[in-house]
Amino acid sequence: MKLGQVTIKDIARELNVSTSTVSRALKDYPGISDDTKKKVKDLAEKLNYRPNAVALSLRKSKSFTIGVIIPEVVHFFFSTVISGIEEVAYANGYNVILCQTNEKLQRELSSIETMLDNQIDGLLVSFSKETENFDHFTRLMNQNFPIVFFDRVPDIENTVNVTVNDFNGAYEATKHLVDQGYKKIIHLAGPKTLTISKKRIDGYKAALQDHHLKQKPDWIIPCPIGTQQESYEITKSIFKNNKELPDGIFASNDIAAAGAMMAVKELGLKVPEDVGIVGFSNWQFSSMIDPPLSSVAQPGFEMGEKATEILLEIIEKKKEANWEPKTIVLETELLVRKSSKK
Amino acid sequence: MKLGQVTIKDIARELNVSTSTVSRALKDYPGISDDTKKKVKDLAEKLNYRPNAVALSLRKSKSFTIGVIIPEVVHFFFSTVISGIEEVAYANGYNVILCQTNEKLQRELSSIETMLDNQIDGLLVSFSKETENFDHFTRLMNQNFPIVFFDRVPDIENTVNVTVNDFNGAYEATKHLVDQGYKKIIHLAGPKTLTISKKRIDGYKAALQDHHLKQKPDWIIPCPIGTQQESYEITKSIFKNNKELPDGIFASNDIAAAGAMMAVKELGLKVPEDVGIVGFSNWQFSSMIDPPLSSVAQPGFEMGEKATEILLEIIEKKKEANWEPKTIVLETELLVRKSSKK
DNA sequence: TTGTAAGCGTTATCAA
DNA sequence: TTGATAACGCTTACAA
Repeated sequence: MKLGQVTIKDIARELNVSTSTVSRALKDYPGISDDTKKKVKDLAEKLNYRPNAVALSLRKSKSFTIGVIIPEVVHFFFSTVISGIEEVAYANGYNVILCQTNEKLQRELSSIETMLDNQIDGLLVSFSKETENFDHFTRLMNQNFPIVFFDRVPDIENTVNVTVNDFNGAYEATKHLVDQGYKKIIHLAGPKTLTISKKRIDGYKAALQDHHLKQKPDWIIPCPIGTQQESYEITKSIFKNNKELPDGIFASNDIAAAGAMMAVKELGLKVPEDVGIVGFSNWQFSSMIDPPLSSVAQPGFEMGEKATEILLEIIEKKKEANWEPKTIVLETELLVRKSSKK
Repeated sequence: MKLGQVTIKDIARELNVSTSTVSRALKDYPGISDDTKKKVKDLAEKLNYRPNAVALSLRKSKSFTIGVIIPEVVHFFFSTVISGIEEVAYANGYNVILCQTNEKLQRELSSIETMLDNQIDGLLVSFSKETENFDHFTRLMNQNFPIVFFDRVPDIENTVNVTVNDFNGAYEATKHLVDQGYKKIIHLAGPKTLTISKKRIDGYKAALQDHHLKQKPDWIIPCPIGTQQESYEITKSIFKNNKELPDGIFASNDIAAAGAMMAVKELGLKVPEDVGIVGFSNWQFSSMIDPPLSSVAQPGFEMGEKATEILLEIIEKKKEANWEPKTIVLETELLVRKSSKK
């Protein structure tokens, strides 16, 4: 685009000074007479001068832009995270360029390339479900390029991560079901490729173990796709093909929980009387469905904020210190609603 | 950032040719011997050369980046639109930089400034609820800067817009309630500043008129904030303070509808037996609440796609033809669910 | 077929 | 206190 934008040259010409003088005057550099400084600033104001950020990027090898790789914007949790990211980035004068992968590795790879071409200063990443190899990230990190992973963190060394305590969240959710008197609790799990899924499975298992409840391998059912439809069908088939009916469901996300609830109700069972259900992520709709769904709330906005704060810190201090790997773990909060109160 | 990126210079030096030769070879310009062309391309490949997009932007005064101004990412409808925008932009080699206004005019103004500083090639805008004056847009449009408005379109001349047929959507929703036998239908309206709110009000009125049903000015109740809580309270007070109880509610969005539903149920009335409810936008949760909410679906993804297609067209053809103002109107679809079936 | 040089808008270095 | 000049990475007349 061009807007016939006023440049430093225009000001210089008009005032019969050099561009360097203008540049210095605008920047309040020392060694410029108050007189010229004022003249320059006044004219800049009058002509509505705005520095060309692209020229600055080129000059400074710094773009004040960060890239965000996210699976899906329409995922409520992620859109909350984006909000947090945006907030902090904006407050610090950074732009956000966004790419969603739609859970495709190919898209992830090419998005990163494009963003790098655009000289982003750093990257916030929640990788796709297809991503099992992290070379494209380690390569960058080895070159000391700032990356912060959020929510979905890779199972490799030396990364900087912001995530939630998925283990605890799952543990608390399961324990809550146990406390309510449910005894045969199944788990609708997320895709195995994601650490968060594993952590939630572990939390679920640990809670059952600590409370001496029965565990069965086939009570942990993967829902790789993650649609409501999928968990609806899975739940139906579980309840139909089991002599021993489950009485509790802990789902690794609310969509799956909602699908399960629908299935259970259709089978003529009552929630929460016959079956208790707890989800994960506290989607917008969770409090509105019938019965309102208990869920493990994740602080999405806060996660976005935190991840961005750390990223900017790394970006701005990069020269001085090598940034150390670390993992920030945010706590979840179990929101108990009707779906799990026996 | 820098990654010790390979530049055209590095290749030139290594091959003992000039940078222009490299540039031309990479671009398949005519008049380069097949031999050098091959050498250059091979080395570029080997060194993993990637052109610096920032340098290109500066050189060409074109950034292959478009800006998106949106009220809120967490709004399901808008996140759908973003998805559509992203899809088309990405497919055409454009980046998307995103700013949400959180419905604040100030934020809208400063976001636009920042984006312009970054030399975006064009702008997709859905302005904030606070925006009542459009000078900041007209100023740009007068300079022939490409802007496409979506969903919330300004009430001024010579704009390019993509929106949905809000009038028809509202008309159909209301008509449907009438057809189902509801007779005293109120409307929970959106903020008056938005044209879409007015259009929905008009559609609602027209449907009542065409079917000879009673209209009362105080049956059109503004819900300016747009939270569930707000409409919950408003609905409660309406039902408490009216001798003549309404039996139908058409809400200008699903959140408001959900709040109203909650209020109605708490008052001991049955949905849909005593009160029929229809919302707008078909949020993710709408099919999951109890009873499932009828809603006017808006094609968000399609809107994003369309708006971006038009914007890119304007950007790329700008020199040749002056783009004419136009408004694309996408049709809505009424999804009838249980909440409105008497 | 290739090279030289100017320029996109800005700032840093050096000299005046 | 100010100005010339080079440089960031790339493209493109123009010259050779």
